[in-house]
Amino acid sequence: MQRRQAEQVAAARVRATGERVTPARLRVLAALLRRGEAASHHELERDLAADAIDRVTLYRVLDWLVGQGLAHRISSADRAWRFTAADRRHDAHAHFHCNRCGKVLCLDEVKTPRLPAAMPRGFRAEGLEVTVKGICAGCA
Amino acid sequence: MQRRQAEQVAAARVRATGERVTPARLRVLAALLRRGEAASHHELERDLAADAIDRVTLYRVLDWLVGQGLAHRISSADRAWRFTAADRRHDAHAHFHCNRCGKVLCLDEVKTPRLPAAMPRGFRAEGLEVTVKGICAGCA
DNA sequence: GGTGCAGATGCAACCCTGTTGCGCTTGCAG
DNA sequence: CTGCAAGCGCAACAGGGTTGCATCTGCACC
Repeated sequence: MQRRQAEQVAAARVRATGERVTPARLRVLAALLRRGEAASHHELERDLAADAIDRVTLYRVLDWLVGQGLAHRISSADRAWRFTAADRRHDAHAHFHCNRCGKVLCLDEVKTPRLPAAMPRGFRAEGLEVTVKGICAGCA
Repeated sequence: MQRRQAEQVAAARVRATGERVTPARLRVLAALLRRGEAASHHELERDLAADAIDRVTLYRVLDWLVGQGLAHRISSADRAWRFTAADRRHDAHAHFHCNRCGKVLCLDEVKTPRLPAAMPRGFRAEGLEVTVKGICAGCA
C-alpha cells in the first residue's frame, strides 16, 4: 500500500474504534498497512526509524491494535511475534515461514481445513494455525 | 512409557546413531520417552531434578537429539520450544496448544493435510505445522 | 588395561524478545 | 480552556535461549 493511502486508511480505522487517536497508533498501523507481509517488532522499529517511537510503546500499540481487531499476531518459530494489518480474514489461510531468513507471509492460496470436529474428550478447540515451512523466493 | 523400558529404548536409540553414548543423552531421551506429551525445557529440567544436568547441556542435548532425528522440536505460542521423542511420524498429525496452561500435546486423531502442491513461484515447502489452539481437559 | 584427543559437559556471562512500574504528557469531553 | 483518564517514554526487570572457554570423558587405537 502506498504511503499516503496507508496513512489515510490507518487514520480512518483508528478513529472508527472510538478510542483515542494518537500519533503512535496512526504511525504503527500505517507501517503495517504499507508492508504486505508480516512484520516483526524489530522490522517495524526499523520502518519507523525516522523519529522513532519507544520500544515499549510499540509493543503496547501492537497489543492495542490486536485487541481492537486491527492487527493480527502470528507466532513464528523464532520466538518473536509478527504482526499484520487485519486486511482480510485471518482464519482462512495459512502462513509461510522461511527457514532461512525467518520471514513470514500469508499464503492466500492455501486454504486451512476447518476446525476438527473430533477432539479428545474435554478439549475445546478455539482456533487453528497452519504454517508451511520452507525456503522463500528470496532465499532460494 | 515405564521407566525401565524408557531407559532401554533410549540406550538402544542413542547407540544406534553411532555417536557418543553419554549419560546426559541417555537421561534426556529417556525422560522424553517417559512423558507422553511434549515437554518444555523447563519441564524436562524438573523431570531430571534428581542429579540435575546443566541448563546449557540440556539445550545442547535436545539440539543433538533433534539433529539425530530422535526428537522433534515444536514451537509453541509461548515462545518456548517443546520437545517430544520421535516415536511416530510427526508430520502426520496436529498438535494441540492449551491457551490457558500452555501445555502442548499430540492430536493423533487429527490428520494434517499433505503439503500444498501449489506454492507461489520460487517458494519451496519443506514441512507443515498444524496447531489447534483451545482449552485442554485439565483447564476446562 | 592404558592413553590421546575429539567431542561433550559445566559454568559464567551474554543476547534478545517481551513486560512492569512509574512519573510525565496529551487527546478529548465538558 | 481545562481536567484528567489514557497514553507515552524511560529504566529496570524477566524468561528463554546462546556463546565462550576451560575441564572432563567416551571410545578408538594400541
